[in-house]
Amino acid sequence: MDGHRCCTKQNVKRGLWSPEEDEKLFTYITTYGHGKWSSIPKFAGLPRCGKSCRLRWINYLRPDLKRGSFTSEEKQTIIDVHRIFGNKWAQIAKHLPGRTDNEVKNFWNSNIKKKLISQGLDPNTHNLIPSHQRAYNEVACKYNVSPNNELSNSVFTLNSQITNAYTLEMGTPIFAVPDNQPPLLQNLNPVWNQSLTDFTSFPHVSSIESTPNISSSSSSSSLVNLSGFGPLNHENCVWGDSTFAPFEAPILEGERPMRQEVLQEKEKVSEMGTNMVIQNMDTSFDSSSFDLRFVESTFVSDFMHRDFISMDDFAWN
DNA sequence: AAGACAAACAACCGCGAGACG
DNA sequence: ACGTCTCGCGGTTGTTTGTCT
Repeated sequence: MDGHRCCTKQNVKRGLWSPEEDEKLFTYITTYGHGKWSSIPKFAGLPRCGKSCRLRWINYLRPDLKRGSFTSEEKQTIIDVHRIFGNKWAQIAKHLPGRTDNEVKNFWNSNIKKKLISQGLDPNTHNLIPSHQRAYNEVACKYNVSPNNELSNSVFTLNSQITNAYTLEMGTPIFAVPDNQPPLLQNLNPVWNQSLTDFTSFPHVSSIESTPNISSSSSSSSLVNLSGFGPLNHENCVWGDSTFAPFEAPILEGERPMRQEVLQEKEKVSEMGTNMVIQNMDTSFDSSSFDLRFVESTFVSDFMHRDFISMDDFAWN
């Protein structure tokens, strides 16, 4: 590899940069531009390899860099974009003017990642990690969140139940969290509240049989985790029937402008290929039992988007 | 004050993609 | 078509700084 060839030269210095080296590099690049990085050490009189010069410039010397700690808005942006792109630090950094991919990556690893983990969220998938899912499900079970105890393995079942119940009640919350709810459930309230709000936008519930895009293997026995709550099963206090709703989100009158933004973001993701989205999904469930088109078109919906945001808000706050 | 430990930051390494001859 | 060069990216490691005991 090239970068290593130049770095293996005897006279190439490594390690931290001195102020003198910084000044040389800064002066040269601001005067002549960087051109070919490999030729910069020679012309700037630096005992470094071009690769090292490039890195130093990009990560430290660039005049447009913003120094200092990340703002809460930047933190939220990182989380939101990371949810879409995963560990694509360069992509994430593009959404943060003045920040480098290296900076974002370091901040993620030293700060955000730990925070998500401490909140019980998988930093890769932004979903609840299994041990916390179990804890959550036990709490939900204890407080009788379910209207019935029929077997269900899909979180969409949960959604459809909520949707039906919500429709029937015409706006009345489908369940009231008791005043003496434990901290865990209290913490989750924002998520549920957001989700419940979203469900009202999708009153139509269809069964799995009417969904040709779903592969045959994605039956009721498939474990689906899309809301961040993870797979629900009998053992973990499950409820509902075996149907779920692949929402065909209707465009409602007077809908929030955000939908347009989400669609644009969705298009962006599609343009980059569905791979990244699928890749993220893969970590939370077995993609082999899914129609990938369905995954893209349905899972990355407005409803899901906002649901995920809520989950991250929960994690962050 | 000094050592241990953790967190934050800086830099390096290996790889892949694209440009070019 | 192929090989080489260059650049950019993500993962990892090393170093510095801060905090605690």
